[in-house]
Formats: sequence, structure tokens, C-alpha cells
Amino acid sequence: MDVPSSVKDKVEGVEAELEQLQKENAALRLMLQVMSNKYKMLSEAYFRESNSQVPTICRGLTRFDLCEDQHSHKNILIPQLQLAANSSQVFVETDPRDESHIVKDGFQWRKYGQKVTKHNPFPRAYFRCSMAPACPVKKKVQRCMEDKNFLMATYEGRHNHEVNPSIGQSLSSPTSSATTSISGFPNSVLDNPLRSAIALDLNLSSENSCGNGNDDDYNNKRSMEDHVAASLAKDPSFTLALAAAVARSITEHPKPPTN
DNA sequence: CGCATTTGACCGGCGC
DNA sequence: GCGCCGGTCAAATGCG
Repeated sequence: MDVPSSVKDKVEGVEAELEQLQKENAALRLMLQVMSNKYKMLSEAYFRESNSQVPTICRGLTRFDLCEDQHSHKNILIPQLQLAANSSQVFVETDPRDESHIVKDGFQWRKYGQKVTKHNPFPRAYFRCSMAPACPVKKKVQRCMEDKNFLMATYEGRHNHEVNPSIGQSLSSPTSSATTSISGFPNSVLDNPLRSAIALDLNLSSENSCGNGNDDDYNNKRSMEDHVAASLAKDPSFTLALAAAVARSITEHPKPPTN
């Protein structure tokens, strides 16, 4: 019994879409895991800070910002992820056997160093943007400890030039797909119009609540957030799955102590 | 030969 | 002051 070619095409299309969704799902799961780890470390750091009552800058994955409470006019500690306002973190799925720290993001990078860090057995590679001589953007690429199928790229700074479209394809290539970004975006790869990755701003930055953020950056960030949220909200199954995953992730860790 | 990559040395920040 | 650690430098090396 022959299957009509139109149906066959449709099935292939659905299969391709399913595969893409599975990759995105894997990236999201990884992101949740990383978030959970950071949350756990934050909780521990917060617990320590609460006990000591001494506001200090924590080294490592967390830090605390000192802000003034508008109601009580007292200084309060606001925990946030390590990522600075002008940095972003991107996960890229790659072959775990591939030891080249190549993340095709539309820019040309020049490697200037490699280091093995304490908390991750995989070496971290340091790159500078080489598309423009004065471009200040730097990138750190390290295989993710939670899932070695993913490279974790951390971008710092803002490009002062345009992306080269001939380099910019990329993120849907067989060796690099399903990227998920966390934290401060309107810079670096997130400016690349060619990418179709999921970008979720999960930066818990307190810059806005403290009133010291850049308005343009804030507006760009908000419009991007709105766009992403609207796109994702159209898919009810995704929303349900994400909500369930977040709920599961949060309940797996103890709540920070309340004072 | 020119450019990119590798890799050990060096530097600065931080905690003790 | 000392040691640890992440980040950067720069000479050596490789490659087209």
C-alpha cells in the first residue's frame, strides 16, 4: 500500500520538528540543572550570610548586591547570579568527543588561552573577537560538567561591529544545535538575527530594582523577553512541560532559611 | 612567511 | 605574607 508523497513529506517534517524540539528540550533540562545547582549554592551562601550578618562579596558562583529598601530605607542583600549585566551564557550541544571549543555564533574568535579550572575537569578556553581589531568582546568556552554533550560559552562585553552573515549560520549545524541562553542579553550572539535558538533571560540581576541599570539595555531586554515569552506561550505543551520541570527542580532543593 | 593555536609563565585578587 | 585560583601574556609551534 503506497503512502501519498504529501503525507510522507508531512511526516518527515513533523519528525524533523520533533527532533528539533527534543534538542531544545535537552538544552532546557540542562539549563534547569545548572540553575538548580546555582540556586543550591545561592541558598548555602545566603544561609551563611544570614548567620554571619556581615555583607560580603562572595567568590564563586554567587554574589550579593547591597541595595536600599525603599520602604524601610535599610540596606538589604539581594542575591544574584554571577553573570554581569553585559555578559551572557549560552549552551551549545556538541559531540562530547569533539575537544575543539568551537561555538559557531556568527563571529570570528581568536583563542588566547586555555586553563583547567578547579570545579570542572574539562579545560576552559579563552577567546577574543577577531572580527574587529578594537572589539572588546571576550568568550569563555568550557564543556558543561552536568552534561558533557553541551558546551557552555560565556560572553563578556558588547560587539562594536556587525556580524558577518557568511559565518553566522551555524547554530543549526549537526555539531552545534539547541542552544539555550541564560542571562543578560542584548549583546553578543543574541544580536545575531540568524540564530533560532531559545533565549530565556534568567538573570536575577537586581540592577533594575536598584535603579542603576541602563535604560536602553533594559528596554531592549524587556522587548526581547516579551517576544520570547509570547513565542513560548503559544505552545501550551511547552508551557506545561516547563512549568512542571521548574516546579520539580525547585522542590528538589530545600528553601533558603527565612529570618 | 604570516597567521592561528598551544602552553607554560606570569599577574592580580582574594581568603586565611 | 603566603598560597590558591582565574585570567592573560607571549614565546614556541603548527599549518596553509
